[in-house]
Amino acid sequence: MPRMPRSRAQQPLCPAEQRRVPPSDRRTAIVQAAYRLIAERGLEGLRFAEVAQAAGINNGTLLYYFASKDALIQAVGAYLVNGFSQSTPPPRADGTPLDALEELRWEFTDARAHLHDEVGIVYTELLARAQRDAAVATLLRGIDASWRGWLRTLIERGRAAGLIREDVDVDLVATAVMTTIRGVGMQALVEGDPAGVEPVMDALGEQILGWIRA
Amino acid sequence: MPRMPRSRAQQPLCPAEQRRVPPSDRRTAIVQAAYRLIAERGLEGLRFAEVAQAAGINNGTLLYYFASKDALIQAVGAYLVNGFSQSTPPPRADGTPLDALEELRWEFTDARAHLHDEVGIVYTELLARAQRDAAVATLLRGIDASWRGWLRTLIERGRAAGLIREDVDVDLVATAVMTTIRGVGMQALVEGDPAGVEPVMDALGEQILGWIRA
Amino acid sequence: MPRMPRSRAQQPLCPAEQRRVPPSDRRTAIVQAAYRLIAERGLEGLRFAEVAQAAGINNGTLLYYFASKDALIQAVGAYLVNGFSQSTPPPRADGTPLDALEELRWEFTDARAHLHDEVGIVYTELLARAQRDAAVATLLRGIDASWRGWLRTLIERGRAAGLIREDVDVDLVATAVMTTIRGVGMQALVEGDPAGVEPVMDALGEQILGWIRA
Amino acid sequence: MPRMPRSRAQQPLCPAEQRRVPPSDRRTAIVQAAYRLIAERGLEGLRFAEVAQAAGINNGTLLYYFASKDALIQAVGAYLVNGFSQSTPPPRADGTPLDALEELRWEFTDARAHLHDEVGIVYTELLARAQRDAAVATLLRGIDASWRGWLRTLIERGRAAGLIREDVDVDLVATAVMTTIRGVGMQALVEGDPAGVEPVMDALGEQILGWIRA
DNA sequence: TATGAATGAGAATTCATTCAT
DNA sequence: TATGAATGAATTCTCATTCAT
Repeated sequence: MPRMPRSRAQQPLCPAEQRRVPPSDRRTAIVQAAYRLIAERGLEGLRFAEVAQAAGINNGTLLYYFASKDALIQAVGAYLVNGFSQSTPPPRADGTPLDALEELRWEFTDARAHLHDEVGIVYTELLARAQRDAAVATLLRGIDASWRGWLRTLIERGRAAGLIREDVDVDLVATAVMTTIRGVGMQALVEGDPAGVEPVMDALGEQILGWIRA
Repeated sequence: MPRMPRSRAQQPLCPAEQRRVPPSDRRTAIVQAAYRLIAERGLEGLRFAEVAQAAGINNGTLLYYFASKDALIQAVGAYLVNGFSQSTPPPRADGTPLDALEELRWEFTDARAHLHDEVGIVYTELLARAQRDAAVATLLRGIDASWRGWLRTLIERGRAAGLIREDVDVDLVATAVMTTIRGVGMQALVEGDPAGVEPVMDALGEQILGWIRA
Repeated sequence: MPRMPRSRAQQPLCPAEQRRVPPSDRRTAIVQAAYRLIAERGLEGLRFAEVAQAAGINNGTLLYYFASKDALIQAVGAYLVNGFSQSTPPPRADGTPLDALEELRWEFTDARAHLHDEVGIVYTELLARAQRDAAVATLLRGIDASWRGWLRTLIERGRAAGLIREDVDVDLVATAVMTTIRGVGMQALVEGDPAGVEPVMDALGEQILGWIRA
Repeated sequence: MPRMPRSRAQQPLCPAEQRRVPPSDRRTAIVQAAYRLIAERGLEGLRFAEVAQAAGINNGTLLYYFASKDALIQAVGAYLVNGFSQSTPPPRADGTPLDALEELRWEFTDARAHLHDEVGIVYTELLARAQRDAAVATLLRGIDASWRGWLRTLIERGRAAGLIREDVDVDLVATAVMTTIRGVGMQALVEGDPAGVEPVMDALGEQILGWIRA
């Protein structure tokens, strides 16, 4: 389960301020409200009226921004996509940038940190829906593709730098990384205990690093 | 995503036969119909009337067997649990039983075979629901616990036989196996292409075996 | 609100005994169960299945005894009628029978005692239904007529004995007595406190006696 | 059975006008429609769809105004309460106001007039329901309390004016009046003939006046 | 842009009743 | 006489969506 959106303002808007909010932020506020409600009640339990209320707006106004429930859900999907854009790892203590292997390790570290937030839940909801909603499926595949692209870049960089073995199948390894991270996220949801699976994330991360290290 | 229920008779019952159907089979037939419909339309799209129709019975009769939609869903969960009971691996060509490592490898092989059926979808639906339905969560944790128990047995047997290193953390490895298999299953759902991820299942399986081998 | 049925055995029948119960008693048991349930949940909340369960029998068996819900309700009405048959007042201490005025006073005393049981509730339920169910209306008018007949007898006896004024309108007085007793019963239901209205029963009873006394 | 609501516009709204109807009137129209239907079919026979139709609105719109059937019924209860607010007696021919005894007599006269309308039926329905619906019970007790309050005022005024005996128990008499009026109303429902019981109302009213007159 | 009243198709659920045994 | 599985019409309630303002 990959990285998550950094959730910003989560308060329902005070009516007084509403008029000032520029339309794009209003949209964002709605999507965030929907995101939270999906995490709480699931896609099945998502109610248009509740989203409106949580966003501090009116039933009809919500429809003004999102023409249908599906449109709203897809916007939440897109919001999730944005949230998955690479958060850059912090540099080393001495200020020099991380090498490819270190960045790869950071992928796991970062993912481990996100075991504790709601992304996993929302992602699972969307994944379930993607099985029968092509638009959502496309969104999730977009996340998948760009994540894989990023991992390939890393691996190839490491190979060029002689840190990673020449004979590894780049695509296979990239998928293995994603698969592993997702599996741990899923396991956290099953067990209902993110902290419990953190060691598994570490151990499997190291396994993969050991596998590809030159 | 683990092993799946062997689905039996799937035909709607011919009205003529209905009276003869013993109650327990009637229940099973309903649950199977629901299982298929969940795979097809998701939990959200599951309609009581459709389940009834698919089971060849009446709307009210369905309610006679399952007092509510929730009760039906939980029954489907329980049915899934049954389906996950260990399918025993085939013996070696020469008739001698598999050793622990071979059985562990068979776990991955078996899981790979199940990438192509609907369990993953249904499991994901139930996992999503488990986040807010304690009964379903309990069911899934039951699957988890018994699968983990089985894996621990295997690992300990391998250790006793000197096939597996003494210093591995049994629980950690067991969880790693589950996590990996689940991750691959999830990846298959994301990509919508089970065949594409089979090599990942193999590669990660071998990684884990290499990790613990004495 | 007039006199009430002396409720007999109220236990659901133990299955072991069921076979022995003669049909008429079985019917009575069902009616009593229904009576209690009406007092508890009202006619609107009366469920066929619950009556069956309370009577210790099966859904279908109930239908065997009472062909429909309406039939059952009418049976309860008839049971109420029976319950309203005159309970004879106790004789005086010296063994001599009561005179007409004393018996009339006893009507009020007896009614006051019944403020505390469920008759009022059940009667009100049936009265409400009688507005649109001719069969029930007929039953209640039957109660009414026989009660009025009894009161007329009393009054005329009193008149013959010189205890009651010659110029009273027998029918008017009889109706006044019934009306007063019913009004107090209704008031008890409104206030939800039978004890609170007992003095009103006494006071109004004495008023009426004073009115007709020779 | 006390005074009744003066029923206003009873026509289903013509669709053309609908938009113009101010919300509060729309609510009133719905409640009145429900009131009429309760009188006609009873609480048990009250159908949401029929109320909507009678009010000239849509099934869903009804739910928009009243979140549930219970809420609607309680609104009808409240409407009944309003209807019971004192209708002021007409002054004497010479224009001087009535004295307390005359007003008390007017209570009975007024009640007698209302024997012919539907209040009794609706009130009985609500009374039956009040036995298991606390909200309705509270409503009815509210009617009771304010009616009793009004009667006490009358009686005390009469006492102060020397028209009523000093030694009467104000509360007892007030309750006796209510009880008597209710009893006659109930008797009218039992007999299905309001005109038949009018003399009883008169006779009992005079009895009570004679009882308390100074 | 924003509102909120109004809509209506559709859902789960209830429950009296039927019927084969 | 008794059972209980099966029925299906009826009913309440949900909720996305429309629309006049």
